[in-house]
Amino acid sequence: MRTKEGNKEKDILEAAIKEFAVSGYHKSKISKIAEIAGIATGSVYMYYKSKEEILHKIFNDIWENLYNELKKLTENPTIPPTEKIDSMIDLILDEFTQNPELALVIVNEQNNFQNKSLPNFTQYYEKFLDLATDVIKEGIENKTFSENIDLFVFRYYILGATRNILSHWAINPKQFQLNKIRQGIKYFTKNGIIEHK
Amino acid sequence: MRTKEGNKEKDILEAAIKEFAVSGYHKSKISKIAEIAGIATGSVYMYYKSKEEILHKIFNDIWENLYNELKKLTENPTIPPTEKIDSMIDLILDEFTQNPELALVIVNEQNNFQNKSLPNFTQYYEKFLDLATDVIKEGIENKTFSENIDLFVFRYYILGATRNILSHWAINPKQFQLNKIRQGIKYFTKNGIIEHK
DNA sequence: ATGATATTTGAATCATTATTCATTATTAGA
DNA sequence: TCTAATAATGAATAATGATTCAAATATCAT
Repeated sequence: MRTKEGNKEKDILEAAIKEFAVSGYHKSKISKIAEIAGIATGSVYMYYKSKEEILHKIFNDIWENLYNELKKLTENPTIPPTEKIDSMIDLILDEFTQNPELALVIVNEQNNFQNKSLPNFTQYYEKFLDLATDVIKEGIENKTFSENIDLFVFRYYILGATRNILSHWAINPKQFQLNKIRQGIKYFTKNGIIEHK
Repeated sequence: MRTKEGNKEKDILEAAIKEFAVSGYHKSKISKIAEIAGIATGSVYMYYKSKEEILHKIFNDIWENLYNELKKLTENPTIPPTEKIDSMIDLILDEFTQNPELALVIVNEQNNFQNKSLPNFTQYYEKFLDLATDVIKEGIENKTFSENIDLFVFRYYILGATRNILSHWAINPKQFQLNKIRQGIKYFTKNGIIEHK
């Protein structure tokens, strides 16, 4: 009996991230992804049912991971909410910045699929947002955060902001200093633009 | 000599916005757009060179308009920067919320095209951001805004945030109160999440 | 009313690509 | 060494849909 050599499932996923980042999901060809992965076109279908399943796996992996990390963090009652928010931003930045191509895929493709595909296409993403929202609630009860915060706005504001910045950074990672971006996002999220004396 | 009846160029554009919003650019068919516009498939090509040109026109129109509006606003030296920021947010919200389908198209498709297409695919978008950045500079010199603000981060933070919120609102406009969103965005932008005493 | 000119039509073309599948290669166990 | 089972291949299939174009239609000027 022949056995699978290497880790083609992973090779395909990494090749797909590269190709999706450069060409966008719809313009990416399975044959090109196979070529990058160093296998035959047909072999892709040994590991994934369809092109869309590959994309789904990419989303799922990253948000499942981020959700689990955030869960560990938020469950710790000794960390104050402000610090949790900082750590949450670090989590996202660490995850994406170690792989700019992945950042591009998430930013460019996710919206299109979370609306139009299966309902659970981005279930971990939503769970991640639920946890983040809980942190804000905790901070409001705490009086650390302003009670003026609208939870719906918050939920999509910070992540939309962060993702958009990352997408511009990812196009040309060397052009911008990541640390300044990191500080900038944290500062903005906490203080906004106004000078508070 | 036969003359053009009605305003098919506009009909096509509006039909395309509807179809792109529902199906996404890549899954939208020219034949369906023509059907919505009430014309024959081939007639689309009397008015637009290609499917991509239609999308380009959608982006260009909206950002050209927003750029011109923002220009009027920012050129007025009597308005303080804080108020300019509020008005800028109003501009964007007004433009997008009177047409949720347009909001969806912009949010879902723009990223993919500003990276991969002709360099001037979104020239007015960039000019719009330049003006917004000038307002921040003015406010920093003014001491109204904090000098900790990183201009690159700002440039993409606020707009990314706003666009992301709008995209979620646009999926189901009736579910959320627009005014709360408006207030929420303004509050966040200026104050962040922390309670400033 | 007629011709000239431009618009409109929609079926046919043509290219593109995701997916399939018959074939070949490989290896574990007997 | 041989067999059975699965992995891997890549050319063929089949569907899709953007774009073209020859024919039909409408309007204006004369």
